[in-house]
Amino acid sequence: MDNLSSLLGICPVNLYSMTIDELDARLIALLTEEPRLGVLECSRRLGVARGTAQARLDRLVARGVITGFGPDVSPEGLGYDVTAFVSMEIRQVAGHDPVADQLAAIPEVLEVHTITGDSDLLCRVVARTNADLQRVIDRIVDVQGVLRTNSIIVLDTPVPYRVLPLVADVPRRG
Amino acid sequence: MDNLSSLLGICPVNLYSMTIDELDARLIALLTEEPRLGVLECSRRLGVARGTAQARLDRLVARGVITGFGPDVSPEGLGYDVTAFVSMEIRQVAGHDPVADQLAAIPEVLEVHTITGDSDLLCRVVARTNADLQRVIDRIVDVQGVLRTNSIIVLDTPVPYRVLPLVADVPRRG
DNA sequence: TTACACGGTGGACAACCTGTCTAGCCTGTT
DNA sequence: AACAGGCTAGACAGGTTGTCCACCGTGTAA
Repeated sequence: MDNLSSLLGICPVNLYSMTIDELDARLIALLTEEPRLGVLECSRRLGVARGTAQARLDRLVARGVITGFGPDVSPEGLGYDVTAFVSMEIRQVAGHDPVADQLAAIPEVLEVHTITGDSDLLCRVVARTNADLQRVIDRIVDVQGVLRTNSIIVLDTPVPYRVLPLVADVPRRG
Repeated sequence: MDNLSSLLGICPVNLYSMTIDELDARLIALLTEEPRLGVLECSRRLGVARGTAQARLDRLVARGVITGFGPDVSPEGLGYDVTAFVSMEIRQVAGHDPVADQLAAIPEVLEVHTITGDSDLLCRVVARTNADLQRVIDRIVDVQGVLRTNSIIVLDTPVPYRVLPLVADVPRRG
């Protein structure tokens, strides 16, 4: 395990061909469906020894496949029922980062990406109501370096964020 | 607690004014930063009784503020280094759902939204490489009812998805 | 005012899980 | 043939969980 760690330290990106096998996939799927499960229970359900389940889990975390086990907080659960994607053009001279930093200071801005295409930045924002969204967008427009914004409101989300199909798909290639 | 559950069953959306207090926020923040913490350790760090921490946590889950504790799987960790947003127009007669269902069958499609604006659907997709992205987009275009697509590639993500600022912001209003 | 529900505290219990270590076995590689 | 890496199986102490309990303060409603 020390070898693994040091190797990963030297070459943080790959080295292990970035694939997972079927057992890894089953482990992730199991934990995704029943997150409260302990390692021991996982090992029982997967039909392997506890040490194996533990080692697999540790390895997935070490490799960056699993980045954490944080609680999934739902904006809707907090009363933020409106989601929107806001794309924007920015003053190029200043670069992206100063703008991103200011956007990061707005709680309702959940993520910011720099993108290809007509716009420079795309961010996901939430708000309590459509009227509240106006307030959030105003804050974004006030950010130094933001020239123009374009908002797209999310009406419905037929497919909520998920990664499981990706996980289930990988072993067939590994 | 039975009362709470039944009331929530009847009125799943609100009733509790959808706000959290400072203790809830600190609990979520603590668990977000150190997910491996148990309830007992949380209670110690928050300076409250274990029963309190446990009750708060249960309530947050029951209210839908916390939707789960699933492992956070990183597409990058799986070798999917390219992220893109694909917006598309669809044949309106058929409605959104049949298209969304087919999109949901594509593992690389991580989420699908119906949106306002020129396009009808917006989805987030990942791929192993830009060339691989072409393959994924081809699959999307092949979906029955999809008329036109427009892809935006994510170059960088200065602000990765986060909800914590939202959580920290709420108590000031509750 | 008197009840009562609700949320918090502090303590207690058995059952369980975790971290850690051991030893042995198998397989692919050098 | 030797060796590293991964899996199994068993064992141990220590900590944690789930679940009780009694008690107390506060706000609401009769």
